[in-house]
Amino acid sequence: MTGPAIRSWQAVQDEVRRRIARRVWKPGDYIPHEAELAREFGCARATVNRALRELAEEGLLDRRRKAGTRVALNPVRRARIDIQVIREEIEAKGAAFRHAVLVRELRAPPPDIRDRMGTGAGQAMLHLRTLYTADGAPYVHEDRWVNPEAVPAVLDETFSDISPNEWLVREVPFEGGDFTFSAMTSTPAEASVLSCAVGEGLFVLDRTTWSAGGVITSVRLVFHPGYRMQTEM
Amino acid sequence: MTGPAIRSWQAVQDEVRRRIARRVWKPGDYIPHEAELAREFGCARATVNRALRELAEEGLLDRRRKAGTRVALNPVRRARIDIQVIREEIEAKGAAFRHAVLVRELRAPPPDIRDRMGTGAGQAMLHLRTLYTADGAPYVHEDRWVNPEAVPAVLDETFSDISPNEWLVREVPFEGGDFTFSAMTSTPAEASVLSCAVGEGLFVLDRTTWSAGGVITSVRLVFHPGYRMQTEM
DNA sequence: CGGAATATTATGTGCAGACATATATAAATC
DNA sequence: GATTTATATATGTCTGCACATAATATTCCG
Repeated sequence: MTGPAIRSWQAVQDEVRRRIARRVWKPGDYIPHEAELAREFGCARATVNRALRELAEEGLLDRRRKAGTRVALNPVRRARIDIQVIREEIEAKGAAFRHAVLVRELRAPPPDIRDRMGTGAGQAMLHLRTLYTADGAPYVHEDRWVNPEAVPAVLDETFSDISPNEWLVREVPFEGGDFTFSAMTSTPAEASVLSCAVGEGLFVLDRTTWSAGGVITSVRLVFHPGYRMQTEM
Repeated sequence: MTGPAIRSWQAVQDEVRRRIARRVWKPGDYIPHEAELAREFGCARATVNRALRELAEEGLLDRRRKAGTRVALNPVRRARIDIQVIREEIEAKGAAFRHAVLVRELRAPPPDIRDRMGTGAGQAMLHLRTLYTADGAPYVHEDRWVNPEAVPAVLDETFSDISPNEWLVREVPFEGGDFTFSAMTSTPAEASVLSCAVGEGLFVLDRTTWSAGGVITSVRLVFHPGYRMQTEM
């Protein structure tokens, strides 16, 4: 290789991607080490490092100290999903957003929610059920439990002007969360809220959010039939 | 701040996270610029840069040249999903993996598949329908179309020893793809393949994969009832 | 006053060198 | 031969510096 120098980390990354795609470096192969690639490309090792590090994060390369870098055997495809505020998601589609709080009560959650939130048996939580609509059509039904110990201000909020979803995102600093995607069969209750047929397949997103102060909220979003969630690329 | 120096990018990141979580820096606020943070933390600007860059990629910060860095107003939560080879997913659960090719035919795909793959009307594709089982129980039903122009070798493969899923991951270098998650209501056909009730909600993953040589494959995975897909954290 | 040219500034990136850390391999010891 | 210890090496990270780039703020000029 005595072509033009490849000096930017982007260019290095592209070149490495190209070599993997064209099978110059095959799955399982060790590729030259950073110093050698830097020499070949005519750039600094730090530049090669940044390019390779990101490819490893993507799952295309396996790297280990001393052992070296090799092309992943079974490249794990890593999909990235951006989950934004529901209002913005709906408005981005050019539809009119509205929300209506259907249930607002303070009581102890059922065992499965307690389990997910890891809270005590007798502990009361604020339970909210909210319907979000796009141009008047049911879009998603939110069933949420909020821990008043972690978020005392939630008890004073009526959620008439701002939705629980947006209020929490704005007001509560959260540090982590986990998501679960699944499908459910619409029960008569869900069907009536989402105005769909009983027995339809619905897309479901469960999320539990916490911060240093403990579990903040656990929420289930049941989307209208036909909802699709796409990866950002 | 005259505490101990924060010299690693991880430590800087943690400190920034902490300040955002504790509302030292509120959503919308501009935070000090890199050089000043570097001075405060007692580290190099490059270290601060790496910490902040990753936080911006996560969606927690908004950064713009000259304008500066500020805490995101509506932090987009970015979920990452690792999609691995089905065999590994099943074996990771300690179950026995098997696959059975139900359909293998060469023909022109229906319009919706043509549309997604962006191929010509008369162009024949290899159509494969495969059932993957875990401990003998139906796990996921795969409906796949493979472009023989991009992958000629696919026509010689019977997929008796290796599944289409794994064969393609191993043999075909792919460069990009997009994923769509959704839910469907099981039809009689799906119900019979997956041995579930008609009208049950099923989790669906659609994926189209391509490389420089064009579209490689388009696949729909319909999972057994109760399947859950979780984010990696 | 309004628009264009210019200066300023924060982030983005590259480089050379240094040291840290994990770890595969070889050597030494029991 | 098995276990422990040493060493070599590739990646991981930090530093201080430089220049590039984008975008805002300012100045200049018609």
